[in-house]
Amino acid sequence: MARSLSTQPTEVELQILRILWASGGSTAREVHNSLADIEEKDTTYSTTVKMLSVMLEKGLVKRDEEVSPQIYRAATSQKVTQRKMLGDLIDKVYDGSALSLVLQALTSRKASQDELAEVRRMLDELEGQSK
Amino acid sequence: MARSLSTQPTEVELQILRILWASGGSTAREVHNSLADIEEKDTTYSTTVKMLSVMLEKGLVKRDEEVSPQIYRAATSQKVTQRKMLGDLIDKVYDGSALSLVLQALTSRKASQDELAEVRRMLDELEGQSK
DNA sequence: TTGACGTGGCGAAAGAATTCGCTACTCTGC
DNA sequence: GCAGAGTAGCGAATTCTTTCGCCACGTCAA
Repeated sequence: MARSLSTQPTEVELQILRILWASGGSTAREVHNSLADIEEKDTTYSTTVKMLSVMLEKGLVKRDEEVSPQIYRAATSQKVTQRKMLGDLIDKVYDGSALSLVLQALTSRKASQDELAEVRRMLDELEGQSK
Repeated sequence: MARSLSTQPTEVELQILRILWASGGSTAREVHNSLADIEEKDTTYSTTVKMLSVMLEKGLVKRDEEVSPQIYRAATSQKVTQRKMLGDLIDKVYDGSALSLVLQALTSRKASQDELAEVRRMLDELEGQSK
């Protein structure tokens, strides 16, 4: 449980989290179906349930025991998880430089005009604030 | 070996890659020392050597057998690896939206004025190109 | 009731990543 | 040549992730 603070979700765990973020909350069966659909994964229902229980132990997902003990929800919002993983990536492979990550993101995936404009808008806002 | 194409380097492998990127090439002993220094890791020299040999199998590192069989080098440049891992992150936790990643990177880590200016410069360039 | 069916769960197996113990090779100075 | 120090490497042990087999519970209809 304490490990969840230090450890990243694994590949499959992340897939499950994405399903839960999208749905807001699902039964084990629903998660399993989504996994089977979206991925070409061909795993057993048992496996999905087990993954969920492991994730429950780790604190990655949770259930409302009172109201709906069979509905699983992501324990942390997508935004928070993104922020954390992004931070880790920056530290681990960009030597802590958010700037170089941003530049690479902008250049490697061809951003649309709209997207560039959006980034520019955000820049304006940031500069305004910090002055 | 084929796995290196599909599989991400693991945590420790990444640390080793970073050391090799920084040094340009090192002996096993040097890698081990760096690992011990930079991280608070307390692993055996044996372990480091083994990691290197596993990474050699996976194709993550390489050696020039002729000239310097004991010097390990990263098989792919830092830039290429960054690009790949960034792409994976975008797909896996940002639902493929590079934009939202960029926005989050800019807001979560307080970027300096200089950095913002740099991003702006890059934007100008990109818009100029694609117009 | 009972007996299929849909659910969730536990414990152990399989697989991958990480660690270590032991051995062997290559120097250097005697 | 030979002891000692420093280096690399293999195979097995450990740990974590992922998978599965089998069981238990609830429910809905005959």
